[in-house]
Amino acid sequence: MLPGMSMLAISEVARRSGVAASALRFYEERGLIRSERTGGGQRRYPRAVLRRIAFVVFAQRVGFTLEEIATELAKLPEGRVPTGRDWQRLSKTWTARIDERMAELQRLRAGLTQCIGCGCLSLDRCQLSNPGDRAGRSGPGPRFWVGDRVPVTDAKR
Amino acid sequence: MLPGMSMLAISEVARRSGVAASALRFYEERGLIRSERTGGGQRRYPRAVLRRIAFVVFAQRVGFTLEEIATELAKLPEGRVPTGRDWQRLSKTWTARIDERMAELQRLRAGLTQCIGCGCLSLDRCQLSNPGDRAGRSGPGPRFWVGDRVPVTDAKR
DNA sequence: CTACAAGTTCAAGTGAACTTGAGGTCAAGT
DNA sequence: ACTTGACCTCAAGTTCACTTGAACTTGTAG
Repeated sequence: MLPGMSMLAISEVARRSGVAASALRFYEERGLIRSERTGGGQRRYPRAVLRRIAFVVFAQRVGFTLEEIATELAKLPEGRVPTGRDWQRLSKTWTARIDERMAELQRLRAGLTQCIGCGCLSLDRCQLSNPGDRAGRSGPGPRFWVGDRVPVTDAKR
Repeated sequence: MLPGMSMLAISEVARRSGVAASALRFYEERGLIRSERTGGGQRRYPRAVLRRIAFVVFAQRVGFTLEEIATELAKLPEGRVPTGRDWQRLSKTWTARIDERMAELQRLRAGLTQCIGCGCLSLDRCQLSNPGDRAGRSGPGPRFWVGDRVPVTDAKR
């Protein structure tokens, strides 16, 4: 049965990635990773899954949702093991998004010292708090999600 | 009409701040803002509440929880209206936090291009993906929360 | 004085990202 | 063969930051 064969059990993947086994099952359910199964139905992962998980963890730290990450990961080739170039292509998109996020933080930082610090801040006048994005999301759920935009509900009139 | 005419109703505060009235009530429940009441029990806010709300919104964009923000806001003087200097003192603390967050993003950015892009990333070896204790936290709830705190090394006096 | 928009409380729902628990199965060592 | 621990599924629970709805009260314009 060619044991060893570099297929990893879930606990091994959990140990190596630092992501809980329950989270790995959850990621699989959400289509972020995939696994093969033994005859008895247990998950076995190829070593390459570790890089995929690494990407998920990175992307989360940057502030994106699992859904967004899943969308990005779906761009990786289905049939074959992704190459360095495949990853590089993904990385480029995400580098741009990180830069955006950093730019926003810089705006916030400026606003904090110049705007709140000095006392001019009033939110209905200060542009810094209101970076011209689309109007507030509809539907339930948190609106000020870290990666989200400030809802601009017609604060001017 | 009456002497307290500079007090704002909740809908007015909502309109000016861009934060929903329900959220304002929620913030009050969590001790982030306060209000006075009319004889009939309706909320009336002093204009100064707008700056407080602005701070909450800013801080959330930076990625901190309401509880953390409440703790920070508790440092403002209770009895009097906070001065520019009071805000400036708070701003300093938070500027430092923003800088930390940006530094982390920079690390992630580097990791994305150098580490995932080139293929060396394996999570059990790469330090970039594991800034501290992330594999070891216990307890319920999401562990890799976006706004999750990086161990704060109180670099500034 | 009355109509009604705007306000109130309280309970329950929402969505994201998981975790926990129950109840059972699989695989590896002795 | 047996035992033990790792694994399975599925349902329900948890945290955060709110929103929504029901049922009721206030405040103000006409």
